[in-house]
Amino acid sequence: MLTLRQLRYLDALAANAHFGRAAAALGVTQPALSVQIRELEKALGAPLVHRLPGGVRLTAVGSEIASRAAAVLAAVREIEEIGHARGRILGSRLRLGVIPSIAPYLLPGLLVRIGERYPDAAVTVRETVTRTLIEETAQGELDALVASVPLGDARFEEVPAFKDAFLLAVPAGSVHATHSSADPSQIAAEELLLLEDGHCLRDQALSICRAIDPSRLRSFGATSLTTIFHLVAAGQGITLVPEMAADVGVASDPRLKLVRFADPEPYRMVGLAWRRNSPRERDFRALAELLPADRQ
Amino acid sequence: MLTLRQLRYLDALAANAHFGRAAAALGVTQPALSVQIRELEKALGAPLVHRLPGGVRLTAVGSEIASRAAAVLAAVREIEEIGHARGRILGSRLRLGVIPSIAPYLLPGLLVRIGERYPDAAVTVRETVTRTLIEETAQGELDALVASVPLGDARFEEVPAFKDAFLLAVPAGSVHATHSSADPSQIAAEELLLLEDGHCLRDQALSICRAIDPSRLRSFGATSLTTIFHLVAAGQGITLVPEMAADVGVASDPRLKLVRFADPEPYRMVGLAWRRNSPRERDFRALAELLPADRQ
DNA sequence: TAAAAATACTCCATAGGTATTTTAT
DNA sequence: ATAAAATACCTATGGAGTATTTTTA
Repeated sequence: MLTLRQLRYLDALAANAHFGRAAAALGVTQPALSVQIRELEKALGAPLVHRLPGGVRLTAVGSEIASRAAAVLAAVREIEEIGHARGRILGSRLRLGVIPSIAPYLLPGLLVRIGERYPDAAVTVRETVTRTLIEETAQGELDALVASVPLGDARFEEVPAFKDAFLLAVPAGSVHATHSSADPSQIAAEELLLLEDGHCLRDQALSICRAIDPSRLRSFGATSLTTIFHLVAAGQGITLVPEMAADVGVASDPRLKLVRFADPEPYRMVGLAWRRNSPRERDFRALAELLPADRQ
Repeated sequence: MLTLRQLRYLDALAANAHFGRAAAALGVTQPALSVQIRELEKALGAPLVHRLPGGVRLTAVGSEIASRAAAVLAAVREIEEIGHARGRILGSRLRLGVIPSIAPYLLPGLLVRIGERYPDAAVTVRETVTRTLIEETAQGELDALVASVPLGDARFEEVPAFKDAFLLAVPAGSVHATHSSADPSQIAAEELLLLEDGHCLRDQALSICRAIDPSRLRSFGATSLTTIFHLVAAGQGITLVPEMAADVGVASDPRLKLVRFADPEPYRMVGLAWRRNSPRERDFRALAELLPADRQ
């Protein structure tokens, strides 16, 4: 069976045209090289070099094989280089999932910070809902995810990063817009607009407005915050919106007004999560350091 | 220092996704494989697989390295072949890929001729679409392929063998069936049935019917010629069919009629192709001699 | 808790070193 | 005759096998 050692030795022999010098270049003795070359010739069934006094000359077959060996060795060297890059933090591509209500706010700054701190880092981003992110990360299709934590899934390890306050988005002309601060208990089920079932924002909003009986909500379940914003702007109701999503998608619409809640202000915690015992935990913790953090 | 053994083991592990099965495939014990993979991970400085109960899954790095390893192993296999089959033509097993629209017509005769001329030759055949054949040949999983040439891929060397004329397949009762010869410019986009996008027959048919705007085709894209034949037989449209595929799959259906095109009759060139610099070029040229040839 | 991978340890094959012989011109 | 490669022989490394323990969802 062919070995890389044999190809490395042939490569050196081809370069030096002399067993003794090639052996020296390889840091082995001449007999060691001779034996390996003879093994290679036996394995291939053909002489690779003409032995001449004064040195060696490649045969036609030997020349062909030496050039192929050089290509193989180059490919192997590339493999080794991939490995070396891995010693560094974020040395290999990291596939990161982010939920849609966080992504547009988080990513511009995060990607810049990653680029500054780890110039060689390569990060791929996928944006979808928490449930999908969890599945894909569990399957190994993603390396880590940014979402509202805790996920409540024992397979995952989490690092909380920062709070994202909930605001009340109301039509500019409504009675809600006249208050300086909002109160969850004053929200009526009939006017509350939420995302469709299974979406984490829906569950978070309901846990904040505990007084609301979910069965009394409008059956309407939007699939995107943008849809809800337009409904609110059109006076169809009100909604709870995370501050960072509001900054990106709502603040500029004059038909909408954002009202902060009175203390204690409701919020969700945003954090980084990954499969427990993932070999890249060091990468993930380094990445978590680059997330926006609460000033506490 | 990296060894070929480690790459061979990683390759098997990637293919089997399970230490035990991969070890069995390699003919070694599971601990032997475990140790080598661990050595490789140590040498590269990164985990290559996630160890899970039920098997293993390649990490991102592992996947990258496994694919490079496969390329290295293919190159090494070529080096070994230079030795083995040297001297005898077709002295070692040849893995040949053939596209489906050629295979049933070509293979019976070809395999007989190979057996007569080179009684010791062993040929394995794989039948699939051009794109897959190209990938597998580039990867070293196949030695050569028979398809419509030119492939337009600089990595391949080609020998054209024979022309395969295109015929028009029409429903027996249609107006087309009354003509003694067909004219590509008289084919309407609305009635032309083609295979799905990416299939070479589709592209060939479109290049023959240049007047047709592809966007006006029915969005329908069948996955097999058989499906299209049945649609034509049912009066749903017409199609272009290579003569050899027609001989095998259409000629016997009374609901179909085949009409030859007027001169210059459109055709595709069928040929043999292999990876440039393959050590078995002599074998391939010998094989090409056994393909049906145009009488010119 | 059960399947799967890692570890421990023993043995043998193989690579490499030193000393010496053979080869080719 | 002489440089150079091959061979002989010994040692050390490392790969593989068996038995067992550890790991993980």
